[in-house]
Amino acid sequence: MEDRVESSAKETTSKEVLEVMDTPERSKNSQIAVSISKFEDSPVFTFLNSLSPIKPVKSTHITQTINPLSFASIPSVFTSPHVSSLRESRFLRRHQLSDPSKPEFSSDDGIRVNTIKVNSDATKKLNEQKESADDEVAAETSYDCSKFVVDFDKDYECASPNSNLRPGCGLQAKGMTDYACSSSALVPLIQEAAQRGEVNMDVVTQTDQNKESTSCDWDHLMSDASDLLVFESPDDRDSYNNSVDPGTSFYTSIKSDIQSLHLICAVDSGEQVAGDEAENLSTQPGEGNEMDNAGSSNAIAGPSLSNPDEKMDYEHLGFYRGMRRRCLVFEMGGARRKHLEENSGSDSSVWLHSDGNSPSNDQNLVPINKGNDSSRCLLPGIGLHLNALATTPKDYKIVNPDSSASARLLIGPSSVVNLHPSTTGQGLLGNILPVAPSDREIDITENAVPPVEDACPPSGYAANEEISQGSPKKKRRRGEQAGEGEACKRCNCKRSKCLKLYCECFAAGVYCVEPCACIDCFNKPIHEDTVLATRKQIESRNPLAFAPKVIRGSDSPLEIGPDDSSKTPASARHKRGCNCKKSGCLKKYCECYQGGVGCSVNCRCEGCKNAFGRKDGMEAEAEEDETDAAEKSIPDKSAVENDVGQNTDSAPPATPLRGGRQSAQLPFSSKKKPPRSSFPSSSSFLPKQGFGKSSFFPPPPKFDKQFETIREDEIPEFLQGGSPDGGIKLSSPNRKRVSPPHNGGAMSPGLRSSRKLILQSIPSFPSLTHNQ
DNA sequence: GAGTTTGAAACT
DNA sequence: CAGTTTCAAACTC
Repeated sequence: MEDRVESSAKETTSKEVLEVMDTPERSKNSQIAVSISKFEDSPVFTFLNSLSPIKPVKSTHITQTINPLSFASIPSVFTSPHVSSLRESRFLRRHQLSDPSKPEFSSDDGIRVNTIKVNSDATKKLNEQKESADDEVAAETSYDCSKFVVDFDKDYECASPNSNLRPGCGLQAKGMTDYACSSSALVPLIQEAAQRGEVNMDVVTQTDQNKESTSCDWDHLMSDASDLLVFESPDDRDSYNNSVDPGTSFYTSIKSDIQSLHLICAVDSGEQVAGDEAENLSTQPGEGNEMDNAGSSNAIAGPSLSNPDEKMDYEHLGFYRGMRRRCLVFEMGGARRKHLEENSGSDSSVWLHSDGNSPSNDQNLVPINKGNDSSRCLLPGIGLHLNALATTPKDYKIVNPDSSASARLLIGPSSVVNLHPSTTGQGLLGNILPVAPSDREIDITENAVPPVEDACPPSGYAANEEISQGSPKKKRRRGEQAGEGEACKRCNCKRSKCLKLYCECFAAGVYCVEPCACIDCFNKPIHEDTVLATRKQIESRNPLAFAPKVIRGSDSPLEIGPDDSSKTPASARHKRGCNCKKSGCLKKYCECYQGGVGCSVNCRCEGCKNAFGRKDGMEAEAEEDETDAAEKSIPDKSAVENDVGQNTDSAPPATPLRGGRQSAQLPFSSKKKPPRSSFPSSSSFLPKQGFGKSSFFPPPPKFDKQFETIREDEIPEFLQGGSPDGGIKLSSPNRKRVSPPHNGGAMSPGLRSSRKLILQSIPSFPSLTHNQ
């Protein structure tokens, strides 16, 4: 074994050397893997390890933490192809490290060689661990840690000015070379220092210890983070940093360590720290915050959340994140990093990455998490598609991960839903809650997560759809029969190719499934590119196009009995409002009604008789309804009223719930309703936090849209039309509908509050991923 | 199951 | 931005 290991190590080194010589790009790629191993192998590490008992463990924890960081950086700005390649290569390399086949390398530097050996061993171990079916955290952590370290070194010490590399990828790539350079020099210095008992070593050791200490907490946090890693978006990173204190501290500690090392190296190599740092800053906007220590590194403050635009990005990122996760889980192979990278900058282009085109990549990504794809699966992306979430019926069936590809994916601009409920289940949600929320994250995600899955039957595969596409009607019925309970979305599109919002599946962010009766459907994993492109287009026109149509004000709406549901709280409303003229908002033609919410000021409906609540003006007058009343199976108002009072806070929107069809439940007459004028009566918004439960949206009256309702809390800011900033307009493309700040004052406050909540919730994201 | 109605989405 | 067309769901028979 040892021999073998050595040989492999040698090979690695040789490779490394070669790469170094090679073009920068290449070298970066190839080097990454090596660097990782080196780091651990490095004398410094060894020394530290000897000093601290923690060795192995440390690496583990660290890894997770690190990952996010390393990955996170990739902002669109850096999306250069190189970077992407690097990333991918990075993972691959890891695997490669273990590969003995590599040509041996003889290095002049004895130390280095030794290091390499060690690394190779470590790497092997790591690989083995990874291989083990059970995802052992330790294994991963160790692995990650190595990476992490390497990255930092690169950044601080070795980063070449030229590199546009993202923090994560680029660093790694560079790291190899840099590390090589520095390592030799570094080692001696360290040793000397150690002998001297100099501060640097202490610092390092301390940092390690700190890492471990923090790691515990961090582990939990970071476990989820692994998911983030996948995304590698800077945003994620930030979110983590912000949200997770432990992580941050950990990160900081690491940095400090690195920095200390760096300093040492710098002495030797005389590298330009400042320059490197500058690069880092440019490349890694987010990290700046974290880095407190070394003056050089710190400087840059990551993008502040305060910036609305950034927020948007974050959210998007979150979505991506979710998507990614989803891809990883379900589509393992399917998820494409490329998309992420490509899209990273963009809002959410990714619909689903179903295809296995870049399986390697995906897998590569996966490694971080380790074998537990399942775990990932568990964590649905934060970013579930709101619609999807809302829509998802309670009954969700669990989809087999395997079938995932086929299974529908819920993806929204905002979020992705995890198809795999099986593992994840609600548990995830529960987990999530505890997690510290980061501002950015959206509550929605949490809620959404579990349900996210496509209600649709797992069995159905997109591929199969075609086959199944019998007569649309039949299918439709089928769906109906299936029950509202199942509430899977099934479309019946004939001319839109399921690439327009006309298509419920598409609108919900899910692929069409077997039950769909659509014709010439392009909303399938096979046409992922097309779907994504189309989606982007639509989003470009209307950023909220895929956002949930209905927002719920209160938390626990779900709980309310169907009968109770009578009124929808003011907070729960259709975002854009309806435009009904003939249906009186008493039929499903009306989106408000369908969604089980009352009409609001935003609505431009005529003769509104919405059982869930009339348009403001209408309400008062309304009493009406006699006819309506008769028609509606209105539940007792009294009950409703009570609810209403509560509503502001907890009361759930009266939406009819999920469990059954609303129709049955139609709520009371508008009379009772409180003034819904304010959509945002936001008071209702409240912070609620408990998601989980409700998170599962009960099946709407029908499956679909109804359920699209989401609590406002859940909704990401950007989605909220009311965004204070006006960033995104609620408004539909036609501004008419949207009433931005209706109540000027009232709204904004409400929104704000909701926003805050949202932000807090954000943190939960990670946890989601964590689950398992 | 066929046909009609409806209103959102898309287009101009 | 308003008006018109297209589309698919909802509904009716």
